[in-house]
Amino acid sequence: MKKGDHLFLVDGSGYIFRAYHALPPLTRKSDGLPVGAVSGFCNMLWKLMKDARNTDVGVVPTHFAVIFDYSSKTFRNELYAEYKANRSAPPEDLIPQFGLIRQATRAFELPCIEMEGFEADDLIATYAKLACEAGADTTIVSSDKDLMQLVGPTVSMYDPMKDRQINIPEVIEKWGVPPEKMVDLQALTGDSVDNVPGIPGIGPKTAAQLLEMFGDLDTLLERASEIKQDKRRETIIANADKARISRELVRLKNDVAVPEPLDDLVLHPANGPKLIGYLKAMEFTSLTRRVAEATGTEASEIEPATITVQRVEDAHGPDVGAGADSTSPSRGGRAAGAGGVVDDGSDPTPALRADPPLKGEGKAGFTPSALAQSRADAAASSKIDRSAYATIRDLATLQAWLAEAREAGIVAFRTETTSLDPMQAELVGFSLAIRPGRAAYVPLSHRSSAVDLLGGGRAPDQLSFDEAFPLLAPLLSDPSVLKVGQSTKYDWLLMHRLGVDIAPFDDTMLMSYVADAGTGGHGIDALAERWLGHAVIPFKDVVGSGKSVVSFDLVDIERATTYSTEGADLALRLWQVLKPRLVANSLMSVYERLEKPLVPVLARMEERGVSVDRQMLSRLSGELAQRAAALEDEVYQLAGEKFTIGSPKQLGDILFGRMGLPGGTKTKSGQWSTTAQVLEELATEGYELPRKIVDWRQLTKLKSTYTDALPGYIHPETKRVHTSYAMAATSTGRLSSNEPNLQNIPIRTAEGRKVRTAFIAQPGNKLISADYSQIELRILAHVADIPQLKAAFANGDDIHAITASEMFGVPVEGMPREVRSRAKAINFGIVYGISAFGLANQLSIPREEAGAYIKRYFERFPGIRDYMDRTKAFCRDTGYVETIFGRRAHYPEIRASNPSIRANSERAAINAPIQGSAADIIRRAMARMEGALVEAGLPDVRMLLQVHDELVFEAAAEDVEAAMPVIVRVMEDAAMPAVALSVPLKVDARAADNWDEAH
DNA sequence: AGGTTGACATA
DNA sequence: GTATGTCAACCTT
Repeated sequence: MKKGDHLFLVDGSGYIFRAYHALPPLTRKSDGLPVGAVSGFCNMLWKLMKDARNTDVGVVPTHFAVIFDYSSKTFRNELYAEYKANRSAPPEDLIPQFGLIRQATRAFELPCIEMEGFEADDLIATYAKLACEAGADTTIVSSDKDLMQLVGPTVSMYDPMKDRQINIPEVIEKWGVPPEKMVDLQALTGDSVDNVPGIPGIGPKTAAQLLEMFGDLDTLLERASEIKQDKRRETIIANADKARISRELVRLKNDVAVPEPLDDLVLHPANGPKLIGYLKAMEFTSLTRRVAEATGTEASEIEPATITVQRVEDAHGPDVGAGADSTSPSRGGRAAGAGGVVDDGSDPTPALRADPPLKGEGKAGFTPSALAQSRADAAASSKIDRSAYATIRDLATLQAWLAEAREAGIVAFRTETTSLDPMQAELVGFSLAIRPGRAAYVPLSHRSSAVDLLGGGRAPDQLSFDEAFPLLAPLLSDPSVLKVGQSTKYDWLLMHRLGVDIAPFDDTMLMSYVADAGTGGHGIDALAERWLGHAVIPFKDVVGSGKSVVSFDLVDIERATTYSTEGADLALRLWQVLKPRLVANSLMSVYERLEKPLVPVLARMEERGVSVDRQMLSRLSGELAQRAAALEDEVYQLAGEKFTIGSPKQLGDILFGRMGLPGGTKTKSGQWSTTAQVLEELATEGYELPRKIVDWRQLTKLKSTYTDALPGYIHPETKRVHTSYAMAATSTGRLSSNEPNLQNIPIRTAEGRKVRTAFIAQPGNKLISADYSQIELRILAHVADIPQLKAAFANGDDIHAITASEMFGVPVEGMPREVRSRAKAINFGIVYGISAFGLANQLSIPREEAGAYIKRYFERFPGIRDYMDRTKAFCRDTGYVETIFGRRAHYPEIRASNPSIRANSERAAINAPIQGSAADIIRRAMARMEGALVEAGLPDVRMLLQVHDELVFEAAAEDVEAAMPVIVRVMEDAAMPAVALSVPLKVDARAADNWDEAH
């Protein structure tokens, strides 16, 4: 090898992993052999061998080798036994590809180099050094940071997936240090993937800063006592040895006795027939064709080569380690919050719900708070013994447990099913817990798992659904037995589908939500951790994750017993803790009136679903695709190059970097901001491209989120879309909707509204949409007691116009649109806990001007400023704010010393009582709606959707006229009698064939 | 494959 | 300035 030669070293092992995850999965047509990474690898090699000049490398290789890791054990394990100890097994469909890629390398007639005891990186380092000594240049084909230490004047790296060369400046840009300091930097930061320890708490940013200050690692460790930050200084001194070991682990060995001499790596012309034989065997048709053309070979005359597919256990690949570490998906949501008193109607709490004293708990001398405290203490200190759980496999035992539950009057109930979606789920088994530690699982339809080659056979020794359910059902609806559950809506809906309504019940997720909204999650995992100091078995540990997930009926019964009974046991214990907390904080009425009644109501709404016109969405999708494609061309034209328009990073670089457009601002991660607001401004200044991007984004957003995704949610049997409402997800008391989210269906633009027209009524029916008008401003007028606003609402005046008139002294008659819309923005701002910064942003005016508006507003409506000050003070004192119905929302960070965090909490605390009161009102309306419709002789009018201030119904055309006034009345009167609002509520209702026209 | 970010849909 | 959920791109396992 000589000066002017150019050596390419491909990091084969690194490429395999990256290609596997970055490229779409691909399987060989004839037999389904996974070959995605192999295909990417072959295309990359061919490109580099034939066409490297036209890549970002820009030079032609003279020497070429592909380097692999030999096995997981290397000399580094001698240095540090834990090195790469936490590696987990490669994915199953990647394993056969390791061998295929080595075969591919040979088919390309390229040296395929690996060596026991060394990593590919060490061999690469050695060859790069040898080439350098011979005066030649080297390109390392990899983007692995571990190789960046090798970059220098004659050595560069090349990322083939991004077609990007990495030289000294790129390393500095990415890591803040030049390549020769990469070893020191990695020694400081460590590497969690390879289990290199580093120094805890030091990341790349800090490491670069330290190296900038001290020059190198040795100096840093020597003079560590000079570091100013106390904590940092101490950890560095304490972990100096770890850093030194880490340095040895990350430093690559460049004097390995390599198996092939450098000169043997010389690149030969491709052996067309051999390569084509391999490619044909892999069924890579387009690459076969390209290779045939380039090498002048007649592909049809060549037989496919024989390919050996390695068996899994033979695979060389990175180590097969252990360690599933996962968190459980919790059915509950998360929230924030705190309360008051609702008192109206009859008390729905039966006497049995009274909290009976537990064994050993004195009957006298307990105040509610003391009881709550003693329960919490007891729960936290009692142990959870998984070995005590039982599996029920025969009818006599089941009957005995059911009798015991009846006797106790309370039972925790939990279902296990085949799906997280209650509309798709099939019951697999259920658990009962009668008192802490006394719990059992009843398997019903477990199948023997994959060990059985026939698969899917019924597991032995379990009751059948037909045997067990007739015994279970009466218990679930037994009025004298309280059923305790976690996220009961799921179980309620599931059981409703099977023909039983669960009643009475308590829901620990909702109890926690009412007691502690704002202080953390309300899933069983979070609650068990918080109240019982217990870590639940993660759901993932039971059913697996990713590709290896199995349906719950394939989980073996012993494992299922442990998992499921623990869930029921925990729910029961949580109930014992949370129930007295609600009582102690006067939150029972919030729970009983605003949460529990909604469980069956929402379950029925979810079960009903809504009709969506698949054809209409499909047509719209095609239209959007065409228009987006046209825009794409124009964008490339204007930009002068092709790029991924959907990548804000690439877009920002083109707009503000290469094209040098003015007015760029950075996001908090340092990228150019390309929000619609920024692009709109550029468009106003006459640039063409930003406008196109905004349009393109709108079209692709509509396409991907709505026209393309929604049809996938159409239930195969009902042919309707069934959303799911999260009851404990928000800090304010609002619901949220997911899978799909039907609370954000477009409405603002003409294009978007077309999506809305696809939500339709069944033939012969209409959709009725009823929504509260200005409900949040009305609540603000009430709680802040603002005479002008209350009068305006009482008179039915235009509230934004009145506001503008008060503020600017302009008469309402003939008021310019612009003036009114400014007042409207201010009104919204007030509800959101206004800041001059935010209002300025919204109106695109200077902050000073926005500040002046706010000042004027407070002068005209001093009650609002009083209300805001009172609310903040209350929250600072108590840690929470409350709605007019006593629901609490906790904002502990309102006491933060960081002014920005504190200000954020203050705005949230101002908004929560308003948003939350509105949420409470519509909850009350929903709880009463079905009864009111039945009473009005309209039992077939179905409530389908809730969108915060709107309810959507479906009704037979002939019922519409009668239904609308009932709906409107229930909604307008929803606050009464618990709260007599000093402002009327107004509801507008309309009916039509689709949601767009009804709204 | 999971997690994060930026963008954007709604009230 | 409030409250959400979803998607594509991107980074790292």
